[in-house]
Amino acid sequence: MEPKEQLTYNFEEIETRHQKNWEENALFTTTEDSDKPFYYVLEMFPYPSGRIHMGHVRNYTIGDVIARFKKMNGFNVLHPMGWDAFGLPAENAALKHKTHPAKWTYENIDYMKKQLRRLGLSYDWSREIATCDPSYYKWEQLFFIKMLEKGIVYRKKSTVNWCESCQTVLANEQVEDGKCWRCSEEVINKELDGWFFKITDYAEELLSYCDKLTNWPDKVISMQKNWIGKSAGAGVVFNLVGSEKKIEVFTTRPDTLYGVTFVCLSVDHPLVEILLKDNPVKNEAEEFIRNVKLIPAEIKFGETLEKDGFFTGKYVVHPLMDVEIPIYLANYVLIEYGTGAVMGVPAHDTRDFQFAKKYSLPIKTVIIPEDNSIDPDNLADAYTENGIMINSNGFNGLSSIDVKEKIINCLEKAKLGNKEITFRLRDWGISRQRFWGTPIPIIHCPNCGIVPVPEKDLPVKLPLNMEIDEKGRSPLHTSEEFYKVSCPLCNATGRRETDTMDTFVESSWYFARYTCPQDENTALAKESARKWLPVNQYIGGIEHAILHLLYSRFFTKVLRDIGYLEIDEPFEKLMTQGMVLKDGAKMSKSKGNVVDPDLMIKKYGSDTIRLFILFAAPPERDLEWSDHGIDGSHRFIQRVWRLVTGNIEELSVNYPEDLFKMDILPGNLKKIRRKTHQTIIKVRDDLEKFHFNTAISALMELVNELYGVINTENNKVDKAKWAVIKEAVTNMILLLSPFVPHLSDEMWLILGRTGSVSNQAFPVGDKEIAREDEIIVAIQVNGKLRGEVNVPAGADENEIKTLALSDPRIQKHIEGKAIKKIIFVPGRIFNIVV
RNA sequence: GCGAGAGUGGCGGAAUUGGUAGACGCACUGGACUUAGAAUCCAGCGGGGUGACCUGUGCGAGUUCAAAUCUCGCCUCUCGCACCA
Repeated sequence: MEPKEQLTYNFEEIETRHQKNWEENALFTTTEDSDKPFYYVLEMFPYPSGRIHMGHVRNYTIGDVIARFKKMNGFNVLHPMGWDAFGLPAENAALKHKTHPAKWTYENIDYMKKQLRRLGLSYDWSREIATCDPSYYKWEQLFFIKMLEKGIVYRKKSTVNWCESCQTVLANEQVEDGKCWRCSEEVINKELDGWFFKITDYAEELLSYCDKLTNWPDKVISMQKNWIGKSAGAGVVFNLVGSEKKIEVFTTRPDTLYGVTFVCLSVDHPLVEILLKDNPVKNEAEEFIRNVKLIPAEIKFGETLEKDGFFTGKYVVHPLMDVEIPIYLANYVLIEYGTGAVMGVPAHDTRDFQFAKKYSLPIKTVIIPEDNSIDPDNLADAYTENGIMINSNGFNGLSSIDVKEKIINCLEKAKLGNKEITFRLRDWGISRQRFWGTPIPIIHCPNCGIVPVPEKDLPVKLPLNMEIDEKGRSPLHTSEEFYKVSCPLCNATGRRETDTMDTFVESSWYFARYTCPQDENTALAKESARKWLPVNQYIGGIEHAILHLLYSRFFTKVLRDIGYLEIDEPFEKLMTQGMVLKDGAKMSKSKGNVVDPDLMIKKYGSDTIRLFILFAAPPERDLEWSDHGIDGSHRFIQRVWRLVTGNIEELSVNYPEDLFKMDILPGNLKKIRRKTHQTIIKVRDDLEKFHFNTAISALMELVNELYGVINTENNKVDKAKWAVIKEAVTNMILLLSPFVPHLSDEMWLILGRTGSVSNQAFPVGDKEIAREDEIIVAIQVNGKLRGEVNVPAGADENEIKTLALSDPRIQKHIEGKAIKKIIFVPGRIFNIVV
């Protein structure tokens, strides 16, 4: 390009000026009185941890592109932002800095909000919410009470991590190698009363609706389905020898019933105490139980737990055979799942096989594969497939699949079992012995028992005048000022519930509150909810694929059933974005590979970061941060900037349309127009599919072609040429605007237009202009590329055949061989098989 | 361990879903411009071979005229696992 006096690209000045302009004109403030179709796009709100990290930048940039794209397509777009403000880190920080969690949290919110604004994200800030605000959690407390009335909330015991020396409950995160993270004392399990949400009541619906979530990624759906874990099988009763008592087990493999050689109980099973009464092995058994109970939750449910067992000396009777079967205690049987007891079939279950080998228990094969490929008397490993029954009384020779039903029938006749469906999903324990969370609105009265706080007394506010103690314990448990209250029913002195709710509760309904964030009369205004919900597009990290999304789905159904919402599912479409990595690993302080968005904004500006993060990888994949890569994005932006500012004179002229009609243009300009419209079509299409990286590379190609024509055609007064370039540049600015909104708005002004590009319509390409009139068809011989021919777009097989057979390269490869077959894929491949 | 993904040049990635592998960008190399550097512009760039060609999408088989894409069997990495959010 010719050297010419140009405006410098001062991104800091340009970006802050346009941000100010958008805000002053309330460009992204959304109201409900609009004739346009409604569209709700939401990104998962952040925890106010202190500063924005690159994962946030990525998440919010993706959402912003969609919000801006939809707005330009004529939608009334709701695009809100808020703060998931309760949680453990605030308590830790408060402890460290001797301050109140609220102070720390709100300071973080202030700072992070500035950072988000500086990124030029098109949020409607008038709808901002923070979940730690009483005006938010008040409604959550009300939901809790309504759920209690409905029987969706109940109380039961559960096991927590407990540190004896700190006298406090620990989160899994606070347990390091089975030890307390503060004092390194061994962590033990402790039983505690707590509140539970009956998510299992919704298991069937949560599962069946998975199939209606057709715009969710398959991987998330299958993770959710597996998490809910429906399995059909049988409940089987084993009567205790010499006792009225019985052990009930659940099995998905009733067909293996004749292969049972032992039964295992969880150490928490209620029968254990009875079995051990006056038992000679009582002491050893109790030692075993103590050891199992010491296994911290993180190891018990995960990692490689070494299978361990203990023989009780007691037996049960097989329900369909006259055989006595030994009862073991086992560390791998969980009281939380099924009945807390399992039947051991070593021949057909891998875990049972290991267990039987370890304790020299018999291994009885009852199913063999049809091809007889295993030796039933000497198994090398458990055979877990279906097959043909053996050693099973009247069922021998039948298929194991058919036998399931038949054995259940036998059990039903004998009144020793029945068909059963179980779920892996457990009820959601929401009690936390923490300070910085939503107080549970309950009063424990010595006379009346459990009494909900009356609605008029809500919210139960979290006191701002107390501090977390040096062991990290919640002051609510010890503060009379907080817990000493009189019972609303009988006026007796009661004790306020001092536990708070799991922070997942707040994030399970925030998306709905954005539709009426300031409403003081109700949690959710019906009319607003009806207009906006469900969220049309939800975007967030894949790490939330199960818990947050499942809880939100559950909560939506609960809110429907207690009369607040009219929808069944919260999120119509879901996009899960990958992580931002540096040097192949997740960014973390401990690894020292953190890239600070603030520094990047200072060095390159927001548009460059946005562009790079969208260009460097498709959104659902992990993104490798590259300091060189971001230079490339910055270079592209400047290249675009020079393209406009360096040719401002020519681009400011208004060219009449008949100057650049396709049929009068020379080939090179025709090519530019064609490319322009192909790019419009491609970018629009890619945006619909979230293929931001390829949309951007298409725009790069267009810019490269424009430079090509400007550099090679030196005739500065060629009006047709500049008319074509102006069409391309104008569309380019519009197409770029969702990605780099500040740059686009600035170039729009430079070209003499007014207002923000975000108020313009997104371009629609002309298919006629975009159509290629000549195409290249690859010629293959036996599937190998041997040449190519240039043909008019509509060329038929015969034309291509003539050209192909006359090509000397092709002739060389088919010479002296008979043509067996010709495969022709129009517009692509012409394959000669010889 | 269980569940779910991913694997393509030196690097990030593309490939119309079975049809010319490597678009676009980074890095690198050469050239132009410049007193010099920066910036910019132009060209080259999977590996082997002077060449025609051969070879190549984690590994090993298979289906097909044709496989990065489909099937089977492995390997490696990442995420989630219920009190981190």
